[in-house]
Amino acid sequence: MAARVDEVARRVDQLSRGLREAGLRLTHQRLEIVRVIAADETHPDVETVYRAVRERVPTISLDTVYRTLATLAERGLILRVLFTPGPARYDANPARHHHFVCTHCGLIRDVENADLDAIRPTAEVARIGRCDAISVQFRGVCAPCQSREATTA
Amino acid sequence: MAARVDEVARRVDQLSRGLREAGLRLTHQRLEIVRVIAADETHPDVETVYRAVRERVPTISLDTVYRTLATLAERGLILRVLFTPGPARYDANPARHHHFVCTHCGLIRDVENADLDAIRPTAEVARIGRCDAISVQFRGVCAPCQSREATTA
DNA sequence: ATGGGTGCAAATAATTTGCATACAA
DNA sequence: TTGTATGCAAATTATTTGCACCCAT
Repeated sequence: MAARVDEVARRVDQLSRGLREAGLRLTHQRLEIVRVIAADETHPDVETVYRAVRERVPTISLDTVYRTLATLAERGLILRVLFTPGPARYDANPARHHHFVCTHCGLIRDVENADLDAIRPTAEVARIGRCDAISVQFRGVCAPCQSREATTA
Repeated sequence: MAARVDEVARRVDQLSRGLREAGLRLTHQRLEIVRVIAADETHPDVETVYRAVRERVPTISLDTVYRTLATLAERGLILRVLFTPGPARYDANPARHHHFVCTHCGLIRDVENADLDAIRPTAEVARIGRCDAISVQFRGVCAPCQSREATTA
């Protein structure tokens, strides 16, 4: 468990530093938002982050959360993912990785795999333009949803 | 060019048949929407399809386009893609394929590649759940946008 | 003929923006 | 102190829904 705690601390650090280095202010609100997003592995949407942050900063407004997450995403400090209909969700995992998306419940899980990381732009892609990031998306139904389906059906 | 025309005709056919086989009606409006989406390779959004269809069916309403595209996507006849912020876009290419997304102009181009098609769910993915589709996303800047950048800068 | 599909309008969801105030640097 | 960030509210964008009428099967 300590590893996870350390990892979260490292992310908080990295995001805070990223803001500072961009000449932006590390406000009370931003620090708490960073803490939430760094600790949440479920790829939360803005509303979810908002609710979590409000427990520590009850007066924070929803649009501050919108703006802060947008700011972090613009600097490439976090990733805005649009895998499912509905609100955009954010990923604070800075390492190169891929995703599993459950089309039933909306679960998004990071997938780490060296072979996938080794994928290079194809000749066709090189012709289209410059490639800055490559990621693989696995769509399907997560195990819990499969059990639920079986029971209902 | 004939090949392209044939391909579009085949897609129109396939989508029309798909609707029929699902027990749905092939209305005048639906047929025209299908014709537009089958011929458009730019992954258009609802608004774009609406404008194109209106040239042939001036009285069509925007929400009929919303509903028809949603219906086609539900049956898996077309693909709803959410790569960029803003409106959802649709892909009528039924073959397994991947995407290049330009982060500047929003261009989405299909990428075909047998090696990428050969990717299998990793052990980690198999543990998470059942995988129905795998696709690779290349993000970057398309050649035209690169030139534009160079000129402006 | 009849039930699904359409058009219209209103509702909802997601996100962005303008502006006065507050606070980090 | 000096602007940048915040909170509030209103505006915008994207999408969905309710309902009466129409038409493909």
